[in-house]
Amino acid sequence: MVDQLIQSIYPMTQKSLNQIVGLTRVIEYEKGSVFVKLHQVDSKEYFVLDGICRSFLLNPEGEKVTISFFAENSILSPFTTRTQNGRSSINFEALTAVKLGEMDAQAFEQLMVENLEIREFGNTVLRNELRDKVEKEIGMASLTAKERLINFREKYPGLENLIPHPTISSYLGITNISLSRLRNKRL
Amino acid sequence: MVDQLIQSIYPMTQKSLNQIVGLTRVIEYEKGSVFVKLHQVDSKEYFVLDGICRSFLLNPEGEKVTISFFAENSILSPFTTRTQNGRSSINFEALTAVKLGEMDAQAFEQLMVENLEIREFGNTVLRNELRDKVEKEIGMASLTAKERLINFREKYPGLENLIPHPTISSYLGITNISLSRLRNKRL
DNA sequence: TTCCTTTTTTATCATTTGTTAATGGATGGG
DNA sequence: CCCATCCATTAACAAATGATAAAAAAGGAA
Repeated sequence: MVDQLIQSIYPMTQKSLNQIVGLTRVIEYEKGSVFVKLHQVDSKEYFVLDGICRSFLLNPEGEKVTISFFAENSILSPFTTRTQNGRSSINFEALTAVKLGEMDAQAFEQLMVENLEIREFGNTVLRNELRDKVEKEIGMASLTAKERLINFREKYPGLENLIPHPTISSYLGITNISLSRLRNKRL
Repeated sequence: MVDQLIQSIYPMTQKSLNQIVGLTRVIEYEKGSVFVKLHQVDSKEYFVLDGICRSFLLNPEGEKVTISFFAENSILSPFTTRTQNGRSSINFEALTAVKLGEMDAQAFEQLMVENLEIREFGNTVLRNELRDKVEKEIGMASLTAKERLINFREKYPGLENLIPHPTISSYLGITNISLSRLRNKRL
């Protein structure tokens, strides 16, 4: 499972692949579980093998704001980008029951140092993470809520009927009432 | 100049510092110059030593949308995160006359592989890049335009009176007319 | 300076989005 | 099963933002 996910992101030799797979173990979390918590110690990289996750933070009013979704066969934000002094700077939650691949982040960084293919893989993950953010950024800065909803539907087909709408509306930057209104218009 | 900028981000030994500085050369661009262009070849890392830059992309209407600002003594988005197959996935523009430190990205990556301090420095730059984006992301998703303007003023003091307002309004996700209205209210 | 261009502000009106509240439906725990 | 809670929708009104146009201000070049 992990093999195919990695190969779909950055094809590499079986030898390199085995080095990564050798570090991973599969673990499951139930729906609703927050498996990486803000300000808590975390030291892993995560592959989403099955199910859907999100990252979120609390706004000044204490409401959860969805930052990103992670569908099946994707990789969570790399450790180094979401961790400061070993503590997480964001929350990750299982929106459905999920099956994750876990891997020690330090061991993986060592692989990146030693192995050019793995380094390229890691950099590709980083690039994708940034690309997604810039994509969302330009959408938030220049599209209407209606257009952002259309983009969301294209990017995460079916998700709209799978998870609570406040989870989606906070991602889109609107209230759940506005989302409900948009849903009842022809887009 | 480059020394102090690097030390302010991640303090390191003089020896490591010299390795980085040895790769850099100072170059100047005039106001308005787009020194990294979308889809064009680019292979460098950039330090902003003097002046102000922005990254931008065009929206579907062909208007420039500001993605990020880079003030004096900051580092542009790392090469690996803004480049796909050697081609830039974003534009960078000098908003004022600027003095940049340039450095070959591949040579720097090699330093990261060999030198733990430099690797930590590079990862810190990556983390900061992501942190800024998540910070902006949550703001766009949960703050009013007024609050975003307040945040912008705190983060980039004086910039409001230095660069054209459409540059700022596209960053805030509003029209320049809305920005003008907000400016005439007591915030 | 004066002229010209660009930028910023202001005004008016339409549209979108937010707020509050009420309703009905779904879900999960006891 | 009943109850409490959360979720989704709808309504009515308020507030924020956008679109268009025009006026005022600022900046540059001759």
